[in-house]
Amino acid sequence: MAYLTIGILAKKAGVATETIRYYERSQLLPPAERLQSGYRVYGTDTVKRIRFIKQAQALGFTLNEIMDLLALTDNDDTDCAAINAAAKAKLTEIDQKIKALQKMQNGLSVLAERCPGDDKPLTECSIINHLYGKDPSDE
Amino acid sequence: MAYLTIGILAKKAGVATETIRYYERSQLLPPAERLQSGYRVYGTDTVKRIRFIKQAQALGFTLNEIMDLLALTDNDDTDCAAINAAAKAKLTEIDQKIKALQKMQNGLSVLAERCPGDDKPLTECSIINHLYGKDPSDE
DNA sequence: ATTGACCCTAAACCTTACTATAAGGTGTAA
DNA sequence: TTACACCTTATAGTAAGGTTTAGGGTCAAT
Repeated sequence: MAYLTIGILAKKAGVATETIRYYERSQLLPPAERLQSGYRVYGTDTVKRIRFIKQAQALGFTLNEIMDLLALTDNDDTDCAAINAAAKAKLTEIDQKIKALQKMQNGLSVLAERCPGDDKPLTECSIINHLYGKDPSDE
Repeated sequence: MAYLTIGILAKKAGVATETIRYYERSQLLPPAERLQSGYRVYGTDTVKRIRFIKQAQALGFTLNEIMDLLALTDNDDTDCAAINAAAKAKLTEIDQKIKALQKMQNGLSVLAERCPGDDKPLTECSIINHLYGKDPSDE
């Protein structure tokens, strides 16, 4: 197996060197082997591990969740069930985020449609009037 | 106009007192008038201003953006155009976020569907195999 | 031997929107 | 006057995922 310095590894994996050190501090990567100089050395398997992290991030997992996923994949007894459960939980979460954003989208586009026109004063602007809207609990 | 202490204002506006002080520090609210004791006092218009902030947040605006919106509404020369532009920019942004989440959703649900079954080993799990996937630039 | 690219550490800093803490002063009702 | 709730300030902490800085050591080539 070829050995890599942190800079080479960073290039292969598509991240910054400080990110790799950060991942080590955060326990996403095991403590690297060291040369006598103190330089970190890595095997090519570390490229895969970093890509795992990046792919999982792209799917919406946080680093903490990725740590759990990595712990699962490091465990020989793990089967698909645990991974599937994590995927489903994340799908639910993504769905909720999308719904929240769609509510905002709806609210804002309704207001924008009602806005009377570009050169009208703000007192007639539906957006501003909504933002300054009254609270029902206000007697 | 009735005068309010920070605690009463907080209740009327539905936020915590520290939040109001924080908004003052952050220039979302002007420096409050003070009693001889140093206590802050507010007019009821401040309730409206805080509600403006909260409504705008609910529509997805950040506090920085809200500061800009407030500056616009504080300016007598502002017309609907500026507000509409802000609304459109925010709609675009929300749209992009939704699309990003939908990509994640898609990616993850495709993988989950392909997962062979709960008690299969991880070596057959499509999710894990995807996360460990190779990079094309890896020769 | 020196240059320049690379590596090391610890610690601080970044963004967002607050929340919490410590240590103390004020206002009011019984 | 003694509670007690309320107010003040400055400072630090939170989550998340890094990035930057300061101050220094190493490696390879010339």
